[in-house]
Amino acid sequence: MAKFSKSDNCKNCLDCNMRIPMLSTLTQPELIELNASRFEVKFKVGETIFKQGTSATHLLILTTGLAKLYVEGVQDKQLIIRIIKPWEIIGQASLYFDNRHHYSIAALDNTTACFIEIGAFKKVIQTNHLFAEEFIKNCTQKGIFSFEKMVSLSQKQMHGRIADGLIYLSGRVYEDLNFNLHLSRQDVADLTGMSKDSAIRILKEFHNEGIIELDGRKLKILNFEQLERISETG
Amino acid sequence: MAKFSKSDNCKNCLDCNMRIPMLSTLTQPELIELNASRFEVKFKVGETIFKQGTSATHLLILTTGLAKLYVEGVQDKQLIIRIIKPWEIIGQASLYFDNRHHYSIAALDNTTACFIEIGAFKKVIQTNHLFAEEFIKNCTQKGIFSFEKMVSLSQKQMHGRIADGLIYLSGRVYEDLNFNLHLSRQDVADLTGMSKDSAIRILKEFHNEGIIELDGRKLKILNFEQLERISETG
DNA sequence: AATTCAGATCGATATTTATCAGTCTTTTAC
DNA sequence: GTAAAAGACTGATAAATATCGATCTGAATT
Repeated sequence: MAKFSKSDNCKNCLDCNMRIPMLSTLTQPELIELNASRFEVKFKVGETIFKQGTSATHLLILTTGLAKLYVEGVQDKQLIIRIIKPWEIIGQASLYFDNRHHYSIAALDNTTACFIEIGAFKKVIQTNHLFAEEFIKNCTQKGIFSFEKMVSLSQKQMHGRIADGLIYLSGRVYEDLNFNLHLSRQDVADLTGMSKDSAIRILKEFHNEGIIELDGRKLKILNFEQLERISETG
Repeated sequence: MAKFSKSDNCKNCLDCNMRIPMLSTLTQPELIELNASRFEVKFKVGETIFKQGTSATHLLILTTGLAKLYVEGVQDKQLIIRIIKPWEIIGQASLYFDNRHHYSIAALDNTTACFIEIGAFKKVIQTNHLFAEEFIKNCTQKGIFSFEKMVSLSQKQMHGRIADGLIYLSGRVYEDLNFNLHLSRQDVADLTGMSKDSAIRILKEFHNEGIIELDGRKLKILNFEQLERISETG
């Protein structure tokens, strides 16, 4: 199975070095130290990788699969902040704060996750300023992404929000106009801040208008420009 | 005038040291270097301190007054992310990204702002890891705040959002249950993601129900617990 | 004191969105 | 191979929210 062998490739942090931009600033000894604290766990579709409110002891890097990062809102509703792909470093939010997870991560696929002990990570931040700067860059980019998301969620109507969601999935997650969605309809709703029924309705509308082609979870964006127009006009 | 003399106190960064937790990690030479690049500008109520989209060359610290930090959304609507008080460091978002401002800041009061050159700031991040860590802490806390805000904006109804806004203003901005609001009704709407008319309506309801006392911009929270209840139930 | 103007306010109405109650599919379980 | 369960879908209705038009207020100006 392809995914398994891919995971096999990542036996230690010295390999990851090549794949994760942030780690490329690290020296050999630093990588060895990070590696000493790491371990890998496999998760099946739907399993919770970590849960909001529990104590944060490790950072997380997916090596295979996809996951959703979400916060638990009012009345058991989930708000999906973003989709996690392999080689992103996850869990920074709690690093210097209260050592609690402020969001949950759940596998959308069979995934392999590599855990790195927080202390080891902090140590490298202290000793390697290039790494610290990369880390800061990463945080600030997420901040800007948050602003865009807030505008989308609070100022756009459902069509605009679904358009934003589709643009995000195709541009940032799958990097293709044609992909096999890992999200359920409920997940799409949780990503765009609306009810499941509404999400289904808008997706169907887009399908009927020829903007997308949607069959189950097979999704093809036929008219990206129009999606962008819909996103802009709200 | 009290505000003027307060500003007078901040003739250089060696004083600020005492007031801004993040700067307390800096050594004397580092403070002197930061100070060399700094300058101060006064703004009147309503003036834009910096504008989304322009190039970011300086960080900003208010020494007197209040300001709103907002992003420009669809159809000229503003989304107020937070209210800026003296001694917070503002503008990190652009530090390591594209050197553009991703939000605007406008004075809600007559304010004095101190500008620090970005290069000088980056240099201290590189040389002082305690400072870098404080900086990261600051960024991650803002990230967590963003999550809460997204949940409020996307999952709560108007009553819950207004409650959140009032809790925020009283707890984080004015640190009092009784204060003189600097925000217009439109600003309150922009903070809570609704139309001005709706914001007015809910505020009036809260007033009629004895949860708050509102007369023009004089605002007193009479029943904080109930606001919290309303916030939780959405 | 009269005029102007911006903000605040409010009721009526229109629009957007959620909810509900079914039906229909597809997958899973035995 | 059939039953059960989960997810997807749909139309009708209800609830939440925005919009519009009009009035009202108080401060600033003449």
